[in-house]
Amino acid sequence: MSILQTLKSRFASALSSLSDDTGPLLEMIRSSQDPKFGDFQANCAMPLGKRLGKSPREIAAEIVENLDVSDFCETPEIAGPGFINLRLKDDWIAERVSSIAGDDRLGVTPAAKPRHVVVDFSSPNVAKPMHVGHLRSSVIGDAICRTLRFAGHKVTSDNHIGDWGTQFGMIIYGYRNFVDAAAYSRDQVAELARLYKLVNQLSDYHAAKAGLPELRLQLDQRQQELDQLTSDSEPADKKAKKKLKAQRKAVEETRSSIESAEAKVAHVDTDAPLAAQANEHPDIARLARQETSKLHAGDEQNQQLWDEFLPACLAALDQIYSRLDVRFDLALGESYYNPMLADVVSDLRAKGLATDSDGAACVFIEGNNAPFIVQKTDGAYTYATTDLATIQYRLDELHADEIVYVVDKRQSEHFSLLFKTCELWGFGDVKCQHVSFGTVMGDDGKPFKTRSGDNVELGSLIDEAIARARSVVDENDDRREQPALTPDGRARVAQIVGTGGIKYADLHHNRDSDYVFDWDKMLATTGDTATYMQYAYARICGIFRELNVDRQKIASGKTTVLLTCPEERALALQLTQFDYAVDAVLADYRPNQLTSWLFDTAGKFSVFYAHCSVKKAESPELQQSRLILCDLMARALSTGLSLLGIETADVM
RNA sequence: GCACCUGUAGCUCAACUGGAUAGAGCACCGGACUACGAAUCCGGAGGUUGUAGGUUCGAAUCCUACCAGGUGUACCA
Repeated sequence: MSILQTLKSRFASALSSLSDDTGPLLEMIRSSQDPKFGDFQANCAMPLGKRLGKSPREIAAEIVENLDVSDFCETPEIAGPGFINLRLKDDWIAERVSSIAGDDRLGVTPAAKPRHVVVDFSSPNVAKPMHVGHLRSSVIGDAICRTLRFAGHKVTSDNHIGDWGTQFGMIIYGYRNFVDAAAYSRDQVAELARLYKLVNQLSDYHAAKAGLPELRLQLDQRQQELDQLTSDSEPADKKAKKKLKAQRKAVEETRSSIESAEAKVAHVDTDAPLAAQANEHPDIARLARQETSKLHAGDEQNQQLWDEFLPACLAALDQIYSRLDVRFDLALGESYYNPMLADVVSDLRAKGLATDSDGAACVFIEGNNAPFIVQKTDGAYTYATTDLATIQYRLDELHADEIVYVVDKRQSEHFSLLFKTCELWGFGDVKCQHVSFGTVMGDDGKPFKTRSGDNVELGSLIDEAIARARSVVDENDDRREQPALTPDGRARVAQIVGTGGIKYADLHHNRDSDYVFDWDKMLATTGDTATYMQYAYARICGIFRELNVDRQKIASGKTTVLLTCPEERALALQLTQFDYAVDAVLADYRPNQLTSWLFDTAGKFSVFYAHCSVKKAESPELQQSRLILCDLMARALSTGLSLLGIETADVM
């Protein structure tokens, strides 16, 4: 039983005479924020005071009177308004950490009721290079999978690849009209990506050009309305003020839409060959969409092209995943569900959930203005339809207990509609959760792009991370009297530090936050970074090398830990709480709970390292004890980091 | 217009979902290597948690209003 569970059960009996409903009160037992208040604190006396009409301190005294924790705690102290502070006995911590030192699961007991969780993440579109948004989904999703598995759950990681959407029509159209045969045979994926981008650009060009007159008209109109508002003397009441502000904003918005449309048009117009292509393909957007519907309708030629394009696109994705060490159990793309879509819609219609509106089949959910469109006017299905079919499949075929979607938070409305539709549809017994994450921003506060406005490709991002890591590795190793690494070793460390840095930078933020992408921060080797922990790990390995001790023997032998100073005690106590960190991650799928535990732990180790020499320990017993702590620490780091998909190296 | 989200140190972010004096890391200033690895450690400075009210023993967290910003909003995924 964990420390917290033990405490809770003791408090449950101490509280039973004071309250009928002890559950919420027991939730108020937690580890202390400040070590000077002890190791754990119970805050339940305060709310009880109100309820029982006594002073909270009196209640606290009664609780302490009833409480029997003397076997593992010092005498409880009552502080402030009625906090009960608990300090664990040193020998009890020593015993606890000794037992964890002999446990390869580091004190984490496997889930009592394992669930089958399908984790849906990454979900890139083929032929569109992956970017930092996919990085977040991939890294967070992978960490969730690893942590769930470690906790004893069954996990199916599924990459819901976008291989059936509108972009495929664009590629097909591009291939038919603009393919560069030499480039295509040289690098198929790169050429397809170029074609996608080209068709997209030309479509945008025509759309922007066509929309400009309307936009300019709108601007004039809005400007006039604004002038009218401002001429009506000073805005008298708040409402008028608000209206004025909204109007100003509307004018600004229209103006920036015009600017962006003009930029798109100018970009093509100033590029003669591009402009010529644009002129030759005035109806490109519609024709590209037509290719998509032909594909969906079973057109043989388009299907052939699809079959030809897909393998290379998937291989390109796999290459990235292998560099990131992200694995999927399934990669059923959207195309996989195509045969099921018609049935989904007809079933929804039969159940009266889907109705026609403006020619599209829609599910209307009470309280939401936007409909959930399951079939478009032209008969094509949408990603809503696919998502429904996917849930059905995961329930009927995979027998999932829970489905987790690691997707950008901007899609929260879609998922809210999806889950509600599902419930009405009769698939309410699976727990669906949208694990949302924020946007990666550039230093201008806008979504992270390259200077030319393109998404930053994931492959080049990884390259850059490893290259930067390499220069740090070189610099450090060159500074030594005798380099500790071979060139191959350096490359290996650079790979571990570089990719670890990228992942950690993402994971240590609260996933819901938008965060600013910054190379220097991402690959900083100081502070709250993967490197800090990887370095701590390498230092421990250094101790074992220095003393010529086999770590295997330490872990498998008799593990008796002595706590002789505050630094040892703090580290030992921290190491007994790995299970909380794992629980905290899984409670709401927040990997940053684990990163902060790891950082705290590594920090406590660094203090221990500075104060408590293993090599010069006062006695052989103490040296043995410290070796045990070091080994446990190393395993905590490597295990904890591995749950985040981050590797460690013995030498760096 | 409607809906949702955010506002915390100069910067980037935490805060165990209502607990004690709001914490880290960068950056800044000052210390510690004849070394179990300085990719480290120790110390300093830095805050009216957007503003104003309210709820209560107790508020960054809950409620109300305002201010500032973001996102989504019918056939892209």
